[in-house]
Amino acid sequence: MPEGHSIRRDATQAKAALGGQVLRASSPQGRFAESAALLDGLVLRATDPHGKHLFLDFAPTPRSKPVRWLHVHRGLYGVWMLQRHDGVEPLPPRGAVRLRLSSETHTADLRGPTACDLVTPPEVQAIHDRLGADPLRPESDPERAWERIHRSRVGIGALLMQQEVVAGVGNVYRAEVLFRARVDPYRQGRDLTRAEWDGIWADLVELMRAGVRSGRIVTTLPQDRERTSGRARRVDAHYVYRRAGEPCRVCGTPVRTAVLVARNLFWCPVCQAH
DNA sequence: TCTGCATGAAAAA
DNA sequence: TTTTCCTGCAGAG
Repeated sequence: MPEGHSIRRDATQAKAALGGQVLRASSPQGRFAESAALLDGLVLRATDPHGKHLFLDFAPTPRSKPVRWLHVHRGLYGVWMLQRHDGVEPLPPRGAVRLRLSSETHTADLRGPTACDLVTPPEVQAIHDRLGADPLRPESDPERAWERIHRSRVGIGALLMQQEVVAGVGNVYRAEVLFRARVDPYRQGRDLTRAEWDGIWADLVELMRAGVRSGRIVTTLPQDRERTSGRARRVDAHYVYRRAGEPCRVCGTPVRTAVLVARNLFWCPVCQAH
């Protein structure tokens, strides 16, 4: 599920599997063929995730092609498929593979991304500048987001989805962090207290770091995970996300849902009364 | 096995 | 406001 934590994992895995080696690049699907040809033979120097955007920094080789950045945004469906083949031929592409990057040992296939472009350093910078504070970037400053939020008449549930305000939060983290803070998603940004925002930010940092470690979004506290008695070992990972009509894990009130900014919002009308 | 919905965001209309 | 990426998965059967 590509919220910010997933992209950070992509960055780490791509660097580990492909970094520092001369890569082969191709576009089995064809739509990225020209650009892939420009990447072919370059070395992946670094990966840099910011919010839901991933930047891959390719160094020139002695054959002197210009330095290039690859910009990837997975969007809703996009996914990296990584295989290790250790010198043996990699398995053929499955599905519509926009970009295949191979080292001697690993192959990464990118399918279904919203964005996969070669960009110049100024273009990379423009995207960084446009994005808001990312809870997963150590240098991120929640003050910047607060400046936007505390004078906005837009609801906090909508503000959290704006990547220029907070980068990397998606629909799951939005719903869950507001539940954990007991804040009504429709409350205007300017009606949030500073303490509430600080709490939400700190919680995002904690939740998303946990997401990076585990690869999934789990926001429930152990005491709120009680399920029926028996087996059904499905972990109750969320308080409200995708639980419309089901009882709130804390107060039992049916979870409500509504469309907000073209996304399904979920909240408990009692726990998040204001 | 089939169907419909889902984490996002840019471009088109 | 609608379309586009066109995958993964849960739930139905």
